[in-house]
Amino acid sequence: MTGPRFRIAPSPTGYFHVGGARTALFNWALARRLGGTFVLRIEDTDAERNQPEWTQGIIDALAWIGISKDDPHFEGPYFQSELAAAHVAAAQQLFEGGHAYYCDMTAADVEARNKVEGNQGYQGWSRDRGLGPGPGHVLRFRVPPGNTVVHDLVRGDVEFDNALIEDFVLLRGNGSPMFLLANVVDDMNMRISHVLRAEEHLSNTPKQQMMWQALGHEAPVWAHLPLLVNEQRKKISKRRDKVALEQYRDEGYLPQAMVNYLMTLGWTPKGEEIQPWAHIEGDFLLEDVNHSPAFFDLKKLAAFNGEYIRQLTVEQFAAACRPWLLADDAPFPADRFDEATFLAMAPHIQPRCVTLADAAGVIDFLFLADPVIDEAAWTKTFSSPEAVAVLRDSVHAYDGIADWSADALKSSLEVIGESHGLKLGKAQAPVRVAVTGRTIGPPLFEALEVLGRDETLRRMRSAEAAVA
RNA sequence: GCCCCCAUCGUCUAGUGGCCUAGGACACCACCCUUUCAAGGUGGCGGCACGGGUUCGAAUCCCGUUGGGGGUGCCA
Repeated sequence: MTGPRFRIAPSPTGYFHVGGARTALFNWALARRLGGTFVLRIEDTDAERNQPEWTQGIIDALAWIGISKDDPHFEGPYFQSELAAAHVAAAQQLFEGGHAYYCDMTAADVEARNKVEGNQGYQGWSRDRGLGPGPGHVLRFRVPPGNTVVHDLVRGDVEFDNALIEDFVLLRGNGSPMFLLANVVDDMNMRISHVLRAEEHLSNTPKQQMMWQALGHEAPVWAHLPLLVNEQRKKISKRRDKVALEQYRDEGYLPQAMVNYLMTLGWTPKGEEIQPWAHIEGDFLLEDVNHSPAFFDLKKLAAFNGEYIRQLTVEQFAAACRPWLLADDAPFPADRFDEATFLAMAPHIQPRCVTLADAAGVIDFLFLADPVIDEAAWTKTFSSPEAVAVLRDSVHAYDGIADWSADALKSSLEVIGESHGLKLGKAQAPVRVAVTGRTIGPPLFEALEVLGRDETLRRMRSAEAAVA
């Protein structure tokens, strides 16, 4: 695959961050449209943290949002910890070229010296001491005089004064490479042409750009994406916020909804917000990306998800709900679940779901031996004598009804309601509570039809006995 | 402290000097529809942070202020 090369470099932390997912999506849209490559690099210089299951988790999360490792545009995964030799070699090259120097001061030494001299940061103390490598010696980059201009595709040119950038560490005292170096070397060796990442990296970009130049290469195209923030306007983090993509997947969010929503954070498709991926991929332009941080709004995500759920065919919807319907923590035992019954009710529950996980709670009464009674609803509903009378009359009427269909059941109850001066909206309440246990739920008569005569009457009689 | 970024309804955004008495979406409110709850329909509320310029004309350009965020590690 020729063309531009993009990359994402998640760290193996055990979950995939939604912010990382958005960055991945932006990279993916461009890589595919431009006929380029999307490189996945698991980034951690510490091999111990590259747990195989975490890597698989990242690959699964990417696949969920449509970034498949089987796609010809996909390359990787690579493991940064396996590339350490190249990092050290690059550091050596930098040292030999005079772009880096060794220093024997520890962090504590620097701090102590700063205290005495009233300075801040590393002051380039070992720049001209001519030290060589040795135990405890760190390799520092020799920041050249002048300015560094970062050409950023979303923000334009950003200028930094090199004098304000301290000689940063490339190799630790134990000889291991630092992240900033490893990152540059890997991007270079993997011939990455475009680096799209979150804005938090912008401040460190001049350091990386100087390394690219010192190593004799032209820096890649940079593009820093607006941060994703919480209601406090701080960047979303695992500690405070729900950031694991896997969690949204497990809670019944549709990947199409998540993808579409994520893409609208910092960018808007032409026309309507709700757009299929093909359209997004064809339209996405870095130049159109916003500059300001975006609030990750669960409510809007929920709205997108509801919208995408409604777009599903009934069969797709039913199939998509299955895992939650048959889960161990479903509100009814899996062996009582019946596919045909669910399918019959599916059109009615589909517009009532914000997530796929919601479905089980809407139709639980169909698959439970006895409905779960909402005490407050029960008490309130049967506190009225008319309600009790309606229940009694409808038991009688339903017992003898010839045609057990939603329409017939409805007409019958309408007549009973009128005889007690009640409109259908009020008259259906006692039957609903008796059969489903709640005052709210899917359309009642359709549910009764599906539940069947015997079970419906059994529940109604049981309720009648209880309120008598 | 220093450096960098950002600033349009509560939120995500459209807007690139006249089409803006600022458009859409989510949320919220009201009404309609209705078998409860949803969904759907209609309508409403609500914003260019502030102060200076530039210009015939500024949400749009410039400067400053204020506010918010990020970075500044022998973390990634």
